[in-house]
Amino acid sequence: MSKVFDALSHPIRREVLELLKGGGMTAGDIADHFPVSKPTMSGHFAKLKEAGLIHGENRRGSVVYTLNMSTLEEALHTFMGRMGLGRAEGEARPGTKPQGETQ
Amino acid sequence: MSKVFDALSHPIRREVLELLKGGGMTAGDIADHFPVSKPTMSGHFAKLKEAGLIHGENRRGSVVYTLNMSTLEEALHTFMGRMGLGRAEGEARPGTKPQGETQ
DNA sequence: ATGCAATTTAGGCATTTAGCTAAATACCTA
DNA sequence: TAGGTATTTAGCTAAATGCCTAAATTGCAT
Repeated sequence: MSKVFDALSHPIRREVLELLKGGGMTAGDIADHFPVSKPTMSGHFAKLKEAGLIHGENRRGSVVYTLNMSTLEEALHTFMGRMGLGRAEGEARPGTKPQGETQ
Repeated sequence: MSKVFDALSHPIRREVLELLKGGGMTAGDIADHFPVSKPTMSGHFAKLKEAGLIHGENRRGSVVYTLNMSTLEEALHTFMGRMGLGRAEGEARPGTKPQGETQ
């Protein structure tokens, strides 16, 4: 969960996720949307991958990144549940840890 | 928004927010829940304050921190809205959900 | 095998982070 | 006024971040 929030703490990385909502894109096409170098973008992709938020696949000399929405949903919903936010009352049962990764 | 996610990226800081769900607590009482020094905790409080997630008030020689839930809600809901996870007010209807629950 | 385009790795630099101990600054109370 | 408790600031180290340019890698097509 820490890695997800850490990945979300940079505006470029959040915008990458938004871009990928519309479907997979190559690293180069994503990078063209931002005013930083491609190596810098590669680092952002690595962080998003490490958090499990995107997934990269080699396709004809390019890498196509796709969004992994379930990781995002799981982290946000788990945390919101703990904070008593968002879902119905029966959701936020304290003591029920949805098994996972280091907090 | 970046500051909010950055604040949420450390487990101690997330737990501090959870603790404060139950009401205001002094810096010392909060610090006693964690295995790090008080100066280190002071740094975490500073980050949470900078993100607008908590607010500190001087009370008889102590500082009482209180949760600012609206900042948290606003950031999370804004981002979830952008990602198409937002769902407006009619969200909490049981039975309409596509299996996202943490059973 | 060569070359080209796309992407990542390497190395460098400035800044920030998370942690510590020790010291300074409140703030109450006697 | 002095003492004690609570909290923050100072000053440090080690590691991570975010950015860059230059070089290495990968994959496809000559």
